[in-house]
Amino acid sequence: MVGKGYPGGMSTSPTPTPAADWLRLDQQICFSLHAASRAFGGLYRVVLKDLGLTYPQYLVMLVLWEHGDLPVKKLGEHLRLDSGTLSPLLKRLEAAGLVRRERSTRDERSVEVRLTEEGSALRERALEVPRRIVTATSFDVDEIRALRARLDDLTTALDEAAVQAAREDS
Amino acid sequence: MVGKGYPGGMSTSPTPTPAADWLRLDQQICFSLHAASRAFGGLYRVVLKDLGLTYPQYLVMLVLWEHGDLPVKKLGEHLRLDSGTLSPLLKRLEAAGLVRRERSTRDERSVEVRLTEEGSALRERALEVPRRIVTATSFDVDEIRALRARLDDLTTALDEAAVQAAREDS
DNA sequence: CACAATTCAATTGCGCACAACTAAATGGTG
DNA sequence: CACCATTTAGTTGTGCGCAATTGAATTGTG
Repeated sequence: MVGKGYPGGMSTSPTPTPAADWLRLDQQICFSLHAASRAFGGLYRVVLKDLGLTYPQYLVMLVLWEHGDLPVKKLGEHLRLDSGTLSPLLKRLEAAGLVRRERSTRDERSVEVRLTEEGSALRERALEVPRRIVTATSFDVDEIRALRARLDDLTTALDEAAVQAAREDS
Repeated sequence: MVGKGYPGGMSTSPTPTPAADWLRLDQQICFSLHAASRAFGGLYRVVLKDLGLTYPQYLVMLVLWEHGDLPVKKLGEHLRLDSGTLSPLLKRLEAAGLVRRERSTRDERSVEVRLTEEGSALRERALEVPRRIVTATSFDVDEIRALRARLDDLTTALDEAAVQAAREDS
């Protein structure tokens, strides 16, 4: 196929892609990703309204429901979030009565995040959420799985590249 | 293949997927998307540091470079952003000397965003950015194009579903 | 044991995303 | 023309994401 390397995909030109073409917005994968991420945010906002959760708060609850009580550090590793994001978020979850935060007695640097009764109970009501989301995507399970795998590959590559680029920067 | 509909993909069980399994974090497409989006953000942060732009600011500049001067409204349509996001962002771009904002004389509700000399000149330095990003993904152009198409499908479906869900909510 | 390096959570500051609202200009209809 | 709905930016408030810093607890090393 001629013009395989061309971003637009419709050209039959055998010439290499001009740098300017790469700048075209509609060819930017980043933009599509950004838009899809925000579209998810919009849908979750609607779906989670009943539960009184934001989307990132829901992700935190998912981790706690799956893994049980965890220190903030572990929670951050699961979610790739640091304390700058998690601390205020957890404070809001605590204010909502869904979790408690307790200094570990074994290691007083660490703070254990524990589900309350109410927080555990919320899981029942959340069981319907993933179904609603999956249905909304109009994708079947295999397609979702394939897309997810590609995205995870992407994330791995990008993380590595960011580290590399930062290293070169110094 | 047995267990085709099972989110984990490895089960040989012929039973339908329990709702609880859908909650498992690592099967949530949303999480992968969220992570990939932030990984992109991290890479762009490094790559754009030289240009003094954030990632959303870069997206705005891309639109202006491609389409020329635009009213805030049109800019928002291209980027799916509203004035609540764009107004302060554009103020920062103006403070950086990259754009000017001028009330339209034809329609005084509208504000035209115009590239300055400096803003237009920045394009030259930005030409290398997409290449660096694409290289970092470790994907070839066809893979990127395919992924982008899937993501755009997703965005379309999600947007529609969000509207639908909001409608049912009332 | 003493001291330096590390770990962990919290805080601060900045920018983005979005809902809700305000204010001004415009357009349409009686 | 007068009135009202609509359009367009801007503002306010809330929450997320991340860099940088702080402070306390722990660990490692001589």
